Amino acid sequence: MRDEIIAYKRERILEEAVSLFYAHGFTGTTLDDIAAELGVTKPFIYTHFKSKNELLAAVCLPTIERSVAAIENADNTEGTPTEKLRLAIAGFTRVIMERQPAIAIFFREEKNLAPEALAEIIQAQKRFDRLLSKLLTEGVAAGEFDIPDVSLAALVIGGMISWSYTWYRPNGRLPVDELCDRMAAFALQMSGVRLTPVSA
Amino acid sequence: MRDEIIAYKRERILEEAVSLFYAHGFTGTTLDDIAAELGVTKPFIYTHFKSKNELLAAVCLPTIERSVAAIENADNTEGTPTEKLRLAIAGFTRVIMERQPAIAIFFREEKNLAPEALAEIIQAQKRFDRLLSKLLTEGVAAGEFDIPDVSLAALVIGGMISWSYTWYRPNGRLPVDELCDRMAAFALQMSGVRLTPVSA
DNA sequence: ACGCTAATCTACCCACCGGTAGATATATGG
DNA sequence: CCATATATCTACCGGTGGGTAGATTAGCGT
Repeated sequence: MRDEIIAYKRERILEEAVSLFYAHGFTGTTLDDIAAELGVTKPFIYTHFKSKNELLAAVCLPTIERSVAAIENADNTEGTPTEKLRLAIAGFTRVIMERQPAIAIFFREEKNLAPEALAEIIQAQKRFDRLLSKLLTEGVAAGEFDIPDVSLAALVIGGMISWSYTWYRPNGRLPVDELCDRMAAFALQMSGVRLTPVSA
Repeated sequence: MRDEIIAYKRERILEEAVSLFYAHGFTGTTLDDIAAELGVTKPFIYTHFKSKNELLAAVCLPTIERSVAAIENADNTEGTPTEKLRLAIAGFTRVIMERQPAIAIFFREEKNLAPEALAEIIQAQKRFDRLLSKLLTEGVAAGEFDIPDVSLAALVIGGMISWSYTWYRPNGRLPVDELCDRMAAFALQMSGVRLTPVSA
């Protein structure tokens, strides 16, 4: 139970950190700002995090992990490459939208990460790209996709989804579910999916 | 002639600023760092720029202007919507690749811009989106494109190209010309271009 | 060569902020 | 109700770095 309280405090610190880093940038936010927002003082934060940098890493790492996991989960389902790609992109889009502020921080504040944290993130990004490329390659092999340059296509598809952190607004025109579907449809279109894949 | 020398010095400061901001981030770069790289001292920079923030704005603004100009130029040509879109995307891709470091700074350091500079940039981004949407709308009207949601498609296409600042490397596998062509092809594919547009 | 002007440097200030030591309050257990 | 441990705060330090005032040098016209 004590552990749960500690975990909760950690979570609250992270929440405010995300909100302030998102609004004012990492260097534009002081630990006093975060503490004030929580109604505590700076040393409180230091009982949960070793440094401001560790706080940043704790914001970024789980989020990139979730992104990779979205692709992995899709890859682990049974289904045609088309279905897997659809799931992968819809899932990834959902992560971006649900974690938009953390994703934005992660892409903007790369230069403020400690080298070890950055190295971990780069590893995760590589896994992401390899997985996506693999999905595309399988679709080409199955005759479902028409992609001349798979690794370039993976960058383009990954990018067009990642980019949505810049324009997505929680109360925008379209609900998240709809956006996930549409982004997946764009990705399939990019991959030259024959609309009637296996049969026909 | 004096003016040319002054302009040249300004240019050199900007060059080093871009290079260092790109490598270490805006707040991770000191004016002393920039001065040292130029073989001068900090007050030298202050004879050409009012503040560190103005330096950042001077890095970002011309670059976003170029991006918008690439789309505008394409729009001002005579040609089918398909041809205009191809030109627009190829031109925009070229700007991103030629100015990659400045583009990266611009996307990362938004929070460090002075409000006035930010406002100007946001205006430019709106022009960009409107122009791209207009091109897409014209293509749909002409029966050349098949796009259910033009404004979402504009965001996706703009994003997949913008994103290339994250992965483009000057000495990468493909030359810039080739990349521009391929990115344009991706954008046309996204737009559901019938490969034999007007005739046939 | 001399004096004037403009460019550049030396040396400094001071606000800000990440980080910490030691005091204080709060909770737990006997 | 006291003793102990734990959590949190008050108060501070010191490095850093944007920005500047005044000295210095270099260029240039005459």
